[in-house]
Amino acid sequence: MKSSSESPDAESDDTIKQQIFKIVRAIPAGKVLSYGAVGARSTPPISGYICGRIMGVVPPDVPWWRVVGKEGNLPIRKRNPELSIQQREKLVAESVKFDENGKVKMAEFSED
DNA sequence: AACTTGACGTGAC
DNA sequence: AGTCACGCCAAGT
Repeated sequence: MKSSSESPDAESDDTIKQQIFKIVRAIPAGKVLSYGAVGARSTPPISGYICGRIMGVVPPDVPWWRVVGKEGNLPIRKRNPELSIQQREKLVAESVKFDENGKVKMAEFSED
C-alpha cells in the first residue's frame, strides 16, 4: 500500500528549512536572533550561512526582520541597503533599540 | 527534466 | 586580513 514515494515519517516533511521558519516565527516581538543562533536552535544545528540563504526565500509569514547578524548588525545591508532600513523600522516599532553604531543591542534583545 | 547561476553568515586557520 | 567550508532554494536557460 501506498509506499514507494510516500514519506512514512512526518519529520521528513519537517526539513531543516522548515525548522528555521518555525524558529524565526517563534521569535517574540521586541526580540532578535542572529543567523547562527537560529541555525543552532534548529535540529540538527546548521551554519549561519545556510540560514541566510533560506532567509532569502522566507515567506511573508516569517518575521525576517527579527533576524540580524551576530553582532546585532544588519548583514542584509550589503544586499539591500533599503531593506535594512525597513528592518530597522520594524525593530524600532517593536521597542528594539539600536546602538550608536547602527547595531541592535543584543545584550538586551538577543533571545539567545 | 536537467543544468547553471545567484545568494543575507560564521567560525576556524 | 584573507581564505575555506557548511544540509539551500528558486528562477532562468
